[in-house]
Amino acid sequence: MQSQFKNKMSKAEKTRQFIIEQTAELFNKKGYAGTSLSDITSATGLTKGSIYGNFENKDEVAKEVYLYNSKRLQNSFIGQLTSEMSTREKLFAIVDIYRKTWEINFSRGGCPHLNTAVEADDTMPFLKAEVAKNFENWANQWNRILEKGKTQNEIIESIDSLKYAYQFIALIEGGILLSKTLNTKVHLFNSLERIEKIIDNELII
Amino acid sequence: MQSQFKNKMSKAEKTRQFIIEQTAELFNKKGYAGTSLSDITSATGLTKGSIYGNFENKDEVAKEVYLYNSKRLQNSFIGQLTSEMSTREKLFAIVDIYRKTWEINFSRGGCPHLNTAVEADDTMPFLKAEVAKNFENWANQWNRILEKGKTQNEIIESIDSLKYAYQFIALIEGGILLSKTLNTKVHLFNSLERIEKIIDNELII
DNA sequence: AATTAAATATACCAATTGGTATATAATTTA
DNA sequence: TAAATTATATACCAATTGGTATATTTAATT
Repeated sequence: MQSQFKNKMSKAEKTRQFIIEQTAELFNKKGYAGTSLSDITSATGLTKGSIYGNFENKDEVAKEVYLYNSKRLQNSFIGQLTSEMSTREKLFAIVDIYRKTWEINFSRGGCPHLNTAVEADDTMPFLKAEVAKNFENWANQWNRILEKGKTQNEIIESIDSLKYAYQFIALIEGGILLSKTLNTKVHLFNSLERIEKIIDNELII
Repeated sequence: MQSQFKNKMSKAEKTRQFIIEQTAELFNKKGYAGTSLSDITSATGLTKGSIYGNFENKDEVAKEVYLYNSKRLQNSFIGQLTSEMSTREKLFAIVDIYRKTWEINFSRGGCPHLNTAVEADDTMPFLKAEVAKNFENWANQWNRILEKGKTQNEIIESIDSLKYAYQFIALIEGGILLSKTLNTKVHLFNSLERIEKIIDNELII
């Protein structure tokens, strides 16, 4: 993400990207209400003029930062699933990504979906809508894998894929919440184990 | 909560309580960074002088509001469990409380533990510590019921009660998150169903 | 009822908030 | 390389922030 296509970018595009990258962790940790414009200027070394030359207002920065953060998460999945894998292998690979990325996600302030959803919920409808979209996409990704698994006779036909998808997401987000608050990865890992158990006991033929 | 012992309270104690009650929903919805002192004064009809006469600073209001909100949740459990109930009945009764209280909790801004944990995590250590305590207490409550169930030969001896407790909490908090963000109770209810399934399939003798 | 003590309101404070108009500097384009 | 364009910095703005000293009102005690 950081510097791909940077050569093709105009100065403004680069600066825009730079601002987003430099404030992404800040927003994820301190929240949108908690991150001030002076936080942004001191994190980037730029001035207000430059920020407002590249973004309409603070809300636009917030939105782009959230989109950037959620893209970052998505990117950690790229290349992890190959078409040769069985459905079970795919599902377990996904679960394992959360184990592998815990440390880095933890140090960057935790899951941006969780953080943004909670803060935006009653105060920033435009952001809430973005998170909602991402949760739905996320559920659809689980769903697609399961549905494909059905056609390949690897997943039990009668199960409600989407219902399982949302249970998995709930377990992951709840696990992240507990692990961040109680400062130990065991709760997230505990949730992930549960997901694996469900997969083996209820989904796989 | 609202007016018990109000007669025994001094004027200051009443005002303190009044401020907490009037701003509880506000803080839960807008967050601690998002709720300003003028929000507090206009919600209460009081002046800054009165607020600062009863609280040391905004942080103390925030902390007391969180304690009040979490007490409110606890209160919805009072009287729901009786000693005549079987362990299974107790567990199912708890799960059902989340169904029954969804509407009211939803309209008040969602779960204060979830909201506070997410915001306080990287910014307000004194609040984070309070939430951590509450999560642990919550897990211990599940744990106690399960452990007692073991002694009564209702729960399988070999299971790790606390591990199940944290899975249940993860499912509930994750479900609340999804339901709030996607504006439908089905996700929370979906998580609650999962908890019931786990109870019947893995815990009950 | 008068005095004392406690609670609340008023009026202020410096610092910070998000945001803008304009000047200056740096890139592109011709 | 000069002109046109774009990007960034400076200096400002009114409004709001959390907080305080002091005056005033209200309640408790004698």
